[in-house]
Amino acid sequence: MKDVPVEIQPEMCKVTDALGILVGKWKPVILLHLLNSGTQRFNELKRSLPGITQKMLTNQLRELEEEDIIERKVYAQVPPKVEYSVTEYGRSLEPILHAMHEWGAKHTIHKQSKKHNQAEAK
Amino acid sequence: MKDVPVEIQPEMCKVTDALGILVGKWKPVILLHLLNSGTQRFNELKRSLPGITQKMLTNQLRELEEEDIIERKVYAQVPPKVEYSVTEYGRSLEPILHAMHEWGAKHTIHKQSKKHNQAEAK
DNA sequence: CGGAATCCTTTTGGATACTG
DNA sequence: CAGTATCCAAAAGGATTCCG
Repeated sequence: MKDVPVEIQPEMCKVTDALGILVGKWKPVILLHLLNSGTQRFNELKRSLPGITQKMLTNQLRELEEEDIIERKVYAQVPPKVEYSVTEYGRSLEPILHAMHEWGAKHTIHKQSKKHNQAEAK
Repeated sequence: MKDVPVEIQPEMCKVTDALGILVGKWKPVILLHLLNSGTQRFNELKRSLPGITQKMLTNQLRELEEEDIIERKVYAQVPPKVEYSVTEYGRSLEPILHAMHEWGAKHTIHKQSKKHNQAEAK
């Protein structure tokens, strides 16, 4: 049995793969929102995400769609109607999102206590 | 009881917080490597990560250090000796890394079957 | 040995205006 | 309504040189 090679690269890293899909200023937020609101139209999303521009919303949605994480359903109507929802495959990201959320909640505390200590030391 | 506000921003998102720490081309790879190799010197790390430049290695290490994820220990010697290791706090990221790795492994399959289907459809 | 400094290219993100 | 298209600023990443 051979040893695992010690030479590592980002391209071979499974963690990096997963990470790449979630990276983007609004992607986690969009995903979380879709996960607990179910299907949403473009402008519904936009209203729920104050501060996002159309361009960014479109952009992030497209990237998530390319990765098969969300589904885009276009209705042939005037005016147009487009619905977005998380695919079943997309739901497989939930454990990751959950782990991150858990960690993030504790992290907030950690950061606060660090700042507190630094303030004391000053 | 008031409803949870539907207005969301990246800055309020715990998931985004966690994500921010792991983001960086080499951060996950460095972290994983340190996690199962224990303490490593700068050049040991560099050798284990072919393709990385000193600048990037320094850069990513500094950012992880700032977040208190890794520890940097400098020995007052000539020639210099600097050791890096994961802090206990850093180890709290393991569930996230694990979830990502698990997902990444399956994702590879998913991508392959997608490409396969596309090749067929051509 | 373990960097810092500089310069450059690429990638992201933002503002704004226009359109089927 | 749900987008494009442009242009621009900021951030990330890369190559190279120099240093205590």
